[in-house]
Amino acid sequence: MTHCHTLISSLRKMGYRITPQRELIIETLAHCKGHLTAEQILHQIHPLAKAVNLATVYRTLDLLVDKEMATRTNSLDGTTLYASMQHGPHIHLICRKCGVVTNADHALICPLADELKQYHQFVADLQHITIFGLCSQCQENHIN
Amino acid sequence: MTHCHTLISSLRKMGYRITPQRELIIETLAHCKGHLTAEQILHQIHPLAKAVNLATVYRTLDLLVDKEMATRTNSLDGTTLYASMQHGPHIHLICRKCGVVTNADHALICPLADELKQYHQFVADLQHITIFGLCSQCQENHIN
DNA sequence: CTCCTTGCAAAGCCTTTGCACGCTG
DNA sequence: CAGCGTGCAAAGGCTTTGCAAGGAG
Repeated sequence: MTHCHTLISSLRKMGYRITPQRELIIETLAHCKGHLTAEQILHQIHPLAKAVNLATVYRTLDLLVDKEMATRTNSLDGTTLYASMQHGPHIHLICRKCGVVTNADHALICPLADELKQYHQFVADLQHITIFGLCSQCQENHIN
Repeated sequence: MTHCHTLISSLRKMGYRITPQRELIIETLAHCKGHLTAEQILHQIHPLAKAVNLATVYRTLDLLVDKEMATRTNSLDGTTLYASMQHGPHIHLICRKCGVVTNADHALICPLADELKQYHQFVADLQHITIFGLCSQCQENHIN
């Protein structure tokens, strides 16, 4: 059973209706390795089914985020990015120059999370850490 | 010489004109410990000088961010926050429940930054790390 | 005296909302 | 069939932009 089917049946069990639109949106998000904007999701769907509305994409994404089946992040430039939860916790490395998003293993952040807990009584949201900086490409070109 | 005067004379040296508006905006940002939205800056200025326009605030903040005298962050809910660079690098801990922003010593993040550099060739922007999670208050109330 | 900055208002962008129709369960 | 979910269009925030007037250097 693929990940998107898990999500879909979870929703169904919760009493939500599974419409073709919701299926498409969930599939798109679940099959994408990285992060997508609402509009990118719409564009990926479009060739397959011309009849999905942006408002529906937003509404479905809201639902998924609410049910903790997806995450919502704000990128460098304020764009809102969505990702399915399937890949487990990880760190997003966003290049402030070219905007590329890389994922790093979340194990790297565990020591930090422990210290934040210990010294600041702060429980970090490990699912969802974003760090800005410069990717290797942009360092070489030092176009900054 | 206070921090905001340093900023102002730097700008002047770069050939930018120092207007009363720019002074007020820079002072407000430099004297604020935390992070402010463009509108909050406007409101803090307003009682003193009734004649500053929101557009001017945005333009000045753009300039400061461009000159690396301030940082721009996106908060939980997508609001854009600005902070002066004066306080040196630190970690922002933002509570996803109550929105409170705490600062943590950036030394905590150095090991992580080293690893990102080593394993991902990624130079993290230490000035500007944001981590979401739950503050101690909200954990107790576990209202989530 | 030049031309950078400002204020104002309008435009832009992304996201949300109201409403009637359609489709899921 | 009941009522949730959709499309459409309009409204809503926040931010940016064009333009003429004003002020810094």
